[in-house]
Amino acid sequence: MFHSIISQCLNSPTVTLSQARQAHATILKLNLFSDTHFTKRLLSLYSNNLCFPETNHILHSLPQPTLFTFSSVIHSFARSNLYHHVLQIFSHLGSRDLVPDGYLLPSAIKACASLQALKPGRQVHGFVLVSGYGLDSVVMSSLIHMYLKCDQIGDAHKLFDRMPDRDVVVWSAMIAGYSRRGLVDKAKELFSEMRDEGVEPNLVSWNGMVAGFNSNGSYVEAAMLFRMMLSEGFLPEGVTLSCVLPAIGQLEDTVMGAQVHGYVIKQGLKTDKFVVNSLLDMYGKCGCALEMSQVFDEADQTEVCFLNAFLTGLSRNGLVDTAVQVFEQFKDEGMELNVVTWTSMIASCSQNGKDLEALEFFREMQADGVEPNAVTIPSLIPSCGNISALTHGKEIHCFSLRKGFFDDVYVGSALIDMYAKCGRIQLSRRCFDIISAPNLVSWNAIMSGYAMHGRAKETIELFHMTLQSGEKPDRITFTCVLSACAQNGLIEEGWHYFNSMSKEHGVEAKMEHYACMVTLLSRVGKLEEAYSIIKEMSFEPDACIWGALLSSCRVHHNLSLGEVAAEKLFLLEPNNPGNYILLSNIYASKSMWDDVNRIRDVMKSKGMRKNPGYSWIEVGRKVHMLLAGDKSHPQLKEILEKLDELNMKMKKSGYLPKTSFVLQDVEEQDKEEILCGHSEKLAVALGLLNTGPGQPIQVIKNLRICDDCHAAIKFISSLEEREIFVRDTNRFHHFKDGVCSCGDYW
DNA sequence: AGAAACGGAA
Repeated sequence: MFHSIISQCLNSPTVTLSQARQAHATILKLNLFSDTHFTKRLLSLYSNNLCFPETNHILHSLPQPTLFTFSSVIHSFARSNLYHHVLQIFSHLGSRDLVPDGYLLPSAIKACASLQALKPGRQVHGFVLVSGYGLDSVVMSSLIHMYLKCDQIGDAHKLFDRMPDRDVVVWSAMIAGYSRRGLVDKAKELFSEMRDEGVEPNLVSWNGMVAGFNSNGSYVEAAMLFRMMLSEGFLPEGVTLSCVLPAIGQLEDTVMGAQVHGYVIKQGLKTDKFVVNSLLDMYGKCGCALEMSQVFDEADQTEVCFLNAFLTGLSRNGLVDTAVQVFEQFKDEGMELNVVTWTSMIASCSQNGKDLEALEFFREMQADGVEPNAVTIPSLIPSCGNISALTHGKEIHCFSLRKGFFDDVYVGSALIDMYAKCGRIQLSRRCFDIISAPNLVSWNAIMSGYAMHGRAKETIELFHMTLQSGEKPDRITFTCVLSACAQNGLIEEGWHYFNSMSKEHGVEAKMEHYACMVTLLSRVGKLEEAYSIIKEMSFEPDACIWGALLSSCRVHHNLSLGEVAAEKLFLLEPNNPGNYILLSNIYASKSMWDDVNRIRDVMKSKGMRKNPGYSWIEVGRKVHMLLAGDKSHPQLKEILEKLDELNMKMKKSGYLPKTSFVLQDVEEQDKEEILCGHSEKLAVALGLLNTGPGQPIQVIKNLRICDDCHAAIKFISSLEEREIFVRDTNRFHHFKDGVCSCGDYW
């Protein structure tokens, strides 16, 4: 009686899972399990409902399961992408003395591919060979896909070579496999081989090629291939466009960009999310802010990824303020902003001198409940370095450790730079040492750190370690090495590395390298040699080059070359008062007062004032900006009193204020500044007032530190027994016990 | 079989 009830229940087309479970329990209770009709029916009910434990249990308890039973169960789970279960069931075949067939093998292989499970994949491959399906084309192409998914292109290719008839699908897969790994030459080879064998490439084959060139950085080739496929009559799909648009953006090919945009409209691809995003990105990179805004305005305004691309594009085009406005507007309208949106804003700020704003965005995003990720951190850290906000920098370092970003090379490299810019070169070095796989950026960061601290020996040592590590040095590497040489007057080494750049390392000398050499030679007084390098350059020297020559001419009182350099600078930077002041300093040193007055008159007629000097100092968690002559600081009275007191003490110890007649005369308007002192002195005084005895003081300045402040701070460091770090535009000055780490050579 | 938006160094 029970038998027929159970039978009725299980065979009903409307049987539910819970009914099946009840029937199962009854079968077990009545010991009816040997009835294969019931068990098979249960098995199919469980596997169709994807109940893995029950399915597995029944499979195990079947006395003599057939391959068909296994196949149907495996296909049920495979249909629902439950690949772990597929593999688990598949692995029991052997113990039941069953050999998989040409239908079951591809399912198992596909499961391995989807899970990127190489070990089981190889085991299944073994099964294939044993069971005699080694030349089955379906099985072979599944294996090829599996090896490609598992990043074993060599194994894939071995199979591919042995395949008897290869269809366009397997060709395309191999092409994409090579091109995704950047092996575009191999991809190209296969592409033409395929045609030779009479297999015509389809859209997918072309897409793979274009994508490969794009991700490989071969942008010209990517664009060329795109044109070729058009000329062969292919109608690119959205995917193709999102491969070629980034390349067009990199090439800043406005014309081609507009053509593709036209094609997008014609083909009705304006609803494709990827295409629209790539268009925004492309216009942003091409400097077409207007076109980009048009695309954005016409796009779905509720899509946050469009907003993200738009914001990045705006700030890339120097429109950071607009980006902030747009951001605020969408935020107020209740748009759901994600971590990309916030990170993008933080990066825009830190890359555009809005460092305090970057810190504020970081705080705000967390208050808004958006968790910073491993991309957010390295976008923010440069801001701490830029303003020497060591306390903030350390806090963010701790934050990133709490988040578990221990060995992220991006975070690590950003920290190296940040600590170096905050004057803590030892901490910087420690961050470098714990990176398990430093890349060129990490090496460059630590070299630049040592270079800005004037430590040429370590910089050069690290340069050789970079070479040993197998990284190929780039132009930044050489800028670090050469600037270290320049700061230390290492003529011989400087020439050596400069000459080796293109000869041994294939790095062409650019403006910044010539600038280092001009600085190096002219600082030590080899002004003519510096000038002849400038004349030998194959491109027009820029203001940095002439500026380096001019300031050395001032140091070495060389009037004739100084005038040459100044003439060039007046054309290149007509509104930079610094150049006029330097030239007038040279005239003054030669007592040529008529010329001094002439320069002053030119400056007056142009309405030029000296660039405002300002300095930053972090006191506790607050970053103060001090402007020369600015009376707004709440502690100004105390600061001036402190400076007065220091002045008295310093004079007793032998300090002579280095006032220059010229500067005072030129800047009659800036009496206040002279009264209040330079911003770096104000900042040092503020630091002394607000920190405990013996605490180090850290200041940064937007201009080069002046002779007088340099001399004064040396005295202050010994009188007050403080370590004082001053970072100017050029390098670090580490004052301790009355001496500076630069050895007065800067 | 194929795709993209945010990131680090001078």
